Amino acid sequence: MTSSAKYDREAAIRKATNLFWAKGFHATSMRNIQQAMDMRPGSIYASFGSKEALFKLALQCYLEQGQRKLEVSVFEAGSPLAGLKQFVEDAVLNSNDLVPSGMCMLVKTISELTEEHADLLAEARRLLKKMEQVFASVLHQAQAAREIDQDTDCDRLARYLQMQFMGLRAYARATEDHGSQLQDLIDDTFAVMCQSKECQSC
Amino acid sequence: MTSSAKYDREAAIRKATNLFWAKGFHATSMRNIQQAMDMRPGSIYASFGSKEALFKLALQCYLEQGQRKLEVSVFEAGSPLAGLKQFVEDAVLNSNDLVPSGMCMLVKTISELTEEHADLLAEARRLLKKMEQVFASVLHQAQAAREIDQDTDCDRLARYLQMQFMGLRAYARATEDHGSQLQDLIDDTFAVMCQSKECQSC
DNA sequence: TCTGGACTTGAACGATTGTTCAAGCGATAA
DNA sequence: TTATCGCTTGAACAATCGTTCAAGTCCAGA
Repeated sequence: MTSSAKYDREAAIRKATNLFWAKGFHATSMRNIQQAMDMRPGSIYASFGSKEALFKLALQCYLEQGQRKLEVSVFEAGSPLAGLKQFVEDAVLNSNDLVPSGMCMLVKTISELTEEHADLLAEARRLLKKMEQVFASVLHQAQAAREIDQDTDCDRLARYLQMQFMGLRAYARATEDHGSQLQDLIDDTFAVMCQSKECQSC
Repeated sequence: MTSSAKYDREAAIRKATNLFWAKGFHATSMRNIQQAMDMRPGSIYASFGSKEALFKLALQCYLEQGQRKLEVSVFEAGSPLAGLKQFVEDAVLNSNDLVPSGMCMLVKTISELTEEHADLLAEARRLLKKMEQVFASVLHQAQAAREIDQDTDCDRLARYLQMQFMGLRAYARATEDHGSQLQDLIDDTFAVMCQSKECQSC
């Protein structure tokens, strides 16, 4: 059956994604993946080609997950900006518990890999830019809903949010203490965003 | 001779530091290090014990370099805040040229390593906290010099700066484009800092 | 029941990993 | 000159890496 096979394939990719996310590219061995997927090397290489190709699929799978999560947050919150903040809070605050790594898999990737794996590096960069565009789109929604100032440059604000988001998740991993400090930092970030017009001129 | 031997040892550690910084822990093999240090495995293991122990020394070496660089920047700028900004700009803007990695070696480390190398992870976290304290100390200087508001919480501001700094360097690596966007982000960061009292209440 | 083709299996490959250690080296003291 | 000591050397180790492939398994169609 093609459809169930495809389902299995995507389930397998998800397993690989979680492993790669948790351990990174180099520290994840194909044997780890074989175990997680419950597949033998021959099948994996027949299906995916190589470790690099599988990792690239994992990156794409990761982005899709993130995109979907953001969509759900915006929908459930009923407000673009509130949904965005909820999304950030989920990613930053529940970092070391539910989620494989706490850190963003794309940032982990551009942090770990060198030009030796130029295509994977480029793919991670491409997906990060794509996520930034998704942020920009949500911010435009927020602007349409009059949640942020009308003459705010949403693309620039998305860039700012992306940078901030990277910093927040890295900082969360750096300080095991998950007290109120992180929440403060998030609040500061979004406070600046709400009044981004004034802050751009300061 | 003890003194020149010690010098050689520190030079060797610096070589290792740059390699680890550029390639990360896992992707740097002991043979890479042997070549960079121009030492044979026996000598390296006699001097440093293990790859992990050498990496820990590299982390400490990295922090000392950074601390010294910040001191120099503050001294040369003549102003704590201007020196701090210069330090950040140097780290973020000249990222992919002069410097092994562009990214912060400590952030790379907490991003790459798992609990499998718990001691190295803990050491990187410890050193990051130490750097944050150095930031706080410079901010206190800035406060004494009336460069920032008197009732600003410098420890909280240092935390904010640390998080921002992480985000900036990660973002710099994510976008190969080194145009004015990064400079804008840095300007925004320091603009918020100057008026941190107002922004904390917003 | 037999055949053909797609998929799975796991042993095995050569390369590389971190690390060890017997042997060799060069300078100092007797 | 000879004995001794600390340091260096590089071949070699077992383990693991990513990957391959001949052989086996399974089921659809004749």
